[in-house]
Amino acid sequence: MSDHNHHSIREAIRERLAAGEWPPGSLMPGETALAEEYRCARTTVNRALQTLAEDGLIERKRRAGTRVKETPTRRATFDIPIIRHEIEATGAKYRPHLSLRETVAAPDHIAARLRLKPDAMVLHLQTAHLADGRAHAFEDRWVNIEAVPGVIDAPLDRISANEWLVRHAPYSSGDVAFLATPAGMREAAALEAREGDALFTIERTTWFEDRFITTMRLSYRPGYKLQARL
Amino acid sequence: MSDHNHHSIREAIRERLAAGEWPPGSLMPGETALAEEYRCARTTVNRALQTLAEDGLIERKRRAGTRVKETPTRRATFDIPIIRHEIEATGAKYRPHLSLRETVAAPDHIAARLRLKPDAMVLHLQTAHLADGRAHAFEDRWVNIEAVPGVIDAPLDRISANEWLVRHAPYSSGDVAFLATPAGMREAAALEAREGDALFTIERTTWFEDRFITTMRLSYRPGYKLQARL
DNA sequence: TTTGATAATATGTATGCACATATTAGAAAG
DNA sequence: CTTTCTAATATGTGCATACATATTATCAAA
Repeated sequence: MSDHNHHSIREAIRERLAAGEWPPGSLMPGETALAEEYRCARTTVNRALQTLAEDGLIERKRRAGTRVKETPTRRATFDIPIIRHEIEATGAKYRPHLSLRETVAAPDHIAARLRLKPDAMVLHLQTAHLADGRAHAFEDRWVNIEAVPGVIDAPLDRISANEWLVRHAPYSSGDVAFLATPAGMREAAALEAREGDALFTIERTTWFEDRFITTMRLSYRPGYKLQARL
Repeated sequence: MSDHNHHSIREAIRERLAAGEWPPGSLMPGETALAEEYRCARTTVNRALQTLAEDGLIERKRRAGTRVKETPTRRATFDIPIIRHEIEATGAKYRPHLSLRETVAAPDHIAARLRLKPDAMVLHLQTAHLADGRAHAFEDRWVNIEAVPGVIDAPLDRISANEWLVRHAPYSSGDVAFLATPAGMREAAALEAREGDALFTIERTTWFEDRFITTMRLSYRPGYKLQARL
């Protein structure tokens, strides 16, 4: 109780939340009150509460105060793996195999996803990510050339598009989706799977400010699991 | 540059990182230097850098300084959805349908996952989560009775096991895995899918301190996507 | 009654300062 | 040359304070 660092205070409050001391949806004591209770500065309580808010347990609004969330969302943080690392971590040798590289007018669904003007040119890439020569994942990617002109000359046969982009295209935000897809002809061939096999797939689109950079779909070989801690 | 709040400073530094001003793996200027450059207090830079570290872009060590990560990890945060909410958010009516409830000696793979002594009793539940009567997801769950004795008398036909556990069993941590699984006979029947269809699946195990509480596998109907922001 | 200005208030954030703590470099001892 | 101790240093954190900002409550004017 007199232990006053933001970690311990955060954990103390977390336990009180779990114990149901303040019912879901209700207002909990203000920063000043808690600061007094824990005999620390308001700054410290502020920090603790901000973290709890990031964790999704409480909601805070100026003037309105801090509320316990009706349903404590569980927020899981994933380190989206860089494939090369994932592979090298198992001791295998990584090699990207670029099977398609074309510059084309964006098809409708891609133009929509990247918010491109009609007929804008995009770079279309298909890459098999190999671990010791065996397929680990298959990537289908579209890059907005206008946003990253340099990509045209990138040595994508040696470095994966992902890594090249990470190094050369700053990005502000993006979104990801996880889903399961049945293997199509291409994926089946690339991943030594049968058509229709259940593949774990990540879709990802990134942009910088209001400029869309790239969208891609990455399907892992059958049996792959993405793991995280809660 | 003279704009000095931790957000703008964080973004400014993020851009400089993306631009490659400090090569990956190298040491970047210390807090004091940056504070001087941005004409703000070291505290403010500290905050900015801490966030960037949480985002996985840099690594910080006392005395050693702040280093640019060799490979910037992309960290995605997911709100693991409470199924009832997910369904109610679409305007549909949620109903859990408990199709199996048995108390049995834990099979080996479950005993291993929950670190149970051999022949410990577990509660085995299978639930279809329905949206307006149509299947949304299928859940296969095992609960460690010893850790949550009250679960025996829980009205699991009215409230989902998940919600009951959230309210009655505090838990300290857990792990999750995302994967794709082919629909088995049970899933196919419950989800109006065909056997072998690709299903997005979440596996989750939670524990409190050193006591394992529950492990479950949740398969969503075909076509489901879990979305997040980077 | 409705609208709009105004005050009150809880959280958000910047700052200067002090001190804690981890880590490293370098000096001293063996 | 190796080990051990010590000092230097970059980050980590707490605190008091001041002010910013969003939101709500209150009350007066139309």
